[in-house]
Amino acid sequence: MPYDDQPAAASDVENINPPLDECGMAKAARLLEDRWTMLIIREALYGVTRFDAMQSDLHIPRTVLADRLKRLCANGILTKRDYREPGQRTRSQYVLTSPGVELAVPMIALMQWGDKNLGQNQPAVEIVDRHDEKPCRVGFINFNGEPVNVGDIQLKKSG
Amino acid sequence: MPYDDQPAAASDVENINPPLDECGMAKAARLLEDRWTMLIIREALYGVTRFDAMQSDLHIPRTVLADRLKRLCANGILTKRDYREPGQRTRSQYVLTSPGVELAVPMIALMQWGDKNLGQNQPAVEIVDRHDEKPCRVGFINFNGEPVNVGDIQLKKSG
DNA sequence: CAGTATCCCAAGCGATACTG
DNA sequence: CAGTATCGCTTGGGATACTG
Repeated sequence: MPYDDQPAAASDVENINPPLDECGMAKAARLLEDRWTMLIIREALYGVTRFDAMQSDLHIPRTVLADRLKRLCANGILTKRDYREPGQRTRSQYVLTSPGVELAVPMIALMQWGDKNLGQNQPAVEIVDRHDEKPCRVGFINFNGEPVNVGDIQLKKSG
Repeated sequence: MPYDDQPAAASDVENINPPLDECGMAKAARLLEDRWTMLIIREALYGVTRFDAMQSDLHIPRTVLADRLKRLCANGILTKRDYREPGQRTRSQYVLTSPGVELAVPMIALMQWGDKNLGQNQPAVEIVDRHDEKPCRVGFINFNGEPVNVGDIQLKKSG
């Protein structure tokens, strides 16, 4: 693996010992803690909306896919809608809700992190600003809209 | 839940159907696909480094914690080191490697997303720039170092 | 195309107890 | 403090087959 394993700076942060159990990450973790959910969300971000398309992309058992789609709908990440193109029969599709779309931030961040740190693979997709088609990355942004390095961020107990 | 479930824009992205199986997210997903790993990483980001501290924070079975720490070390996210403060006995600690620290980007993104979208909870921790103590968020940044809205990003098949 | 109904198996989880 | 050794149990995963 293409990195050194030297310990790095951010662990000098003192143990702030916050109410660990129920921060948003804990809830998000519970939502994503299985083998397929993140990949289904990835499909949705890619613009795949149909059951069978997801099924054959992922090679996921139909029973499992049905179950996960239900969970994601129940949690407000996806909505199911039936639609009919003129002259066609009715089809179903799963589309991201507004919170679902915002999941692009952590998901793409994870993708970029994995591309960089988990085995050498060139990115399968490029992330661009749709206006100028120039590449984007995910990172920290301060209150002035300026980028901040990971090493410069700090976690503070709030309240 | 505090959001509408109206379908949102990003699903107009056409199905770009990339080599789905092995993007970085797929690998990251496999790394994180269990009930505890993300929470352990959260502990590490909080600055918790000792086995027993993690154990009692998370109420995780010792066997499981031991196993997950091994996996995270094997995957270059954590390193184990023994240290001894003057006059004390030897202790062990797990500290983030450089790739581990970079995981802060997706993990904090997930935390902020969860805080906002999964039940109403005020954030347990604040994320600040350590220089000015002003809050930061995670988001997309273009090649000029300017923020880009989620709705403006686009996934393009690369190569 | 979009699912549901079964059924079986393995992995993961968690409790308890023990060791260096 | 920092783990390992067992062990039972539950849950989730996956194959197969069927329905609207």
